[in-house]
Amino acid sequence: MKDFSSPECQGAHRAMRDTLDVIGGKWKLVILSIMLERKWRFKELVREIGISPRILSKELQELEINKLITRTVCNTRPITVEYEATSHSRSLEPVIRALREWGVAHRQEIIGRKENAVPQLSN
Amino acid sequence: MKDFSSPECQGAHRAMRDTLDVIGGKWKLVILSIMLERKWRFKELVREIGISPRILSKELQELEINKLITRTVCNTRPITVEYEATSHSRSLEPVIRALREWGVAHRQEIIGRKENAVPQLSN
DNA sequence: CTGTATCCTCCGTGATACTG
DNA sequence: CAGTATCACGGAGGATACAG
Repeated sequence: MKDFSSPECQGAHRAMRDTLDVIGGKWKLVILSIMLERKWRFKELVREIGISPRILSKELQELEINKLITRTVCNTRPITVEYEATSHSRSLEPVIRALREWGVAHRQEIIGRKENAVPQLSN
Repeated sequence: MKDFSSPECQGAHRAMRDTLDVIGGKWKLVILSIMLERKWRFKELVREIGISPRILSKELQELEINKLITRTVCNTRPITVEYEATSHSRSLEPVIRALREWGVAHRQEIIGRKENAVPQLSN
């Protein structure tokens, strides 16, 4: 349990920490980013993002717990599942769009137009 | 080196990945968030954030490499160092503010007003 | 197709002590 | 004060196979 009475939680960054607890990590914003586009099926996400099924499953569960996506099982053969953004996650849409645009701007800021030559953007 | 020709980098989320490579992780946005307020000294940040010196040092170096903060050594005895946000990082200010506000809103969305009772916000 | 189980690796993080 | 060195650890993330 987070200790809300601890000194570091009294400052202006408590809310930021809360946010990062929910949408932080390597994948959540990437998932939400493309999830805002349309409905997706599990395997579509695996392929589109390039993520392992295990990790994706875990991430989706956590997003669903926080009411950022919905999971809908369809009556098909075989069973298919649709994941979709909620209105709550759509409240993040301007932020996500801004973060994407900033990524593009940063690439210009740091490297000029020299694509594919940025140590800071390496994996 | 990131493989920009790989399939998962052709989609709409490449820019988001780039952004997360720079300001992702556990600390960067928290640091930038309070860094936008004013100048800070090293130890001030350690205390304010509740982060170990080693980690803070590493984070600050990475932020400086990406031109998000400046590091200024002052001619004092003993030496002091001031860290300050750059204009480049100030371009993130609206986003950071939005993320903070979203953290507050999310707390309400998920838990109502029941403070200190959120499994999803635990450490 | 939609996941879960299992195993494993490595990086991020922390504590502490220490140097300049 | 501003860091760095060293040691240690847990957990996030990945690969693969498999189950329903």
